[in-house]
Amino acid sequence: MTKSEVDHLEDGYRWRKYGQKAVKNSPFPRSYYRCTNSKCTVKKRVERSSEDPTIVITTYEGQHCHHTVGFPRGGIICHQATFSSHMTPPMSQFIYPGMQLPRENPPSTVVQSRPLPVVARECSTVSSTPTPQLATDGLLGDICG
DNA sequence: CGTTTTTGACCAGCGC
DNA sequence: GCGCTGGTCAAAAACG
Repeated sequence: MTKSEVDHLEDGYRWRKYGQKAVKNSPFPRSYYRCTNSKCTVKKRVERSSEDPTIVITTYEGQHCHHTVGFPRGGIICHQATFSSHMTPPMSQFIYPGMQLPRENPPSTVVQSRPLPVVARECSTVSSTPTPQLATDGLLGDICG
């Protein structure tokens, strides 16, 4: 879950919108994105919260078979397919540190020259990989550590 | 000209 | 079987 006023969040990957539908749960339309990478068929569902219009619920489906697309930090993001399984109501706790929301700020200062690596801190238990900690320790150790 | 966004239509699963 | 909802495809438009 991320807090932002824009649907197109810069998480280090290149996404291409392929659909948009209006859901009942939220008065806002839900957007469907897909990774533009060669064979990487990771999908992303961007839905806006019904309570806080400034919060967008980004649900990742699948895992990237590649790293970020030339990210300044060159970090890897650990996405879980079951990310929303343990989603809790108090969403404010999931706001990434440093990611401030330009609510009333003028558009001129909204430029986020510091994309701040949106590294998921849930890089611990992946039902697919036996020992994700060890397998990605080399990479995660640089950003998570 | 190529890539991406926008938008309507189609299809599948579920409940009645 | 029909209607509703959710997910995806495809054509056209916009932009560099």
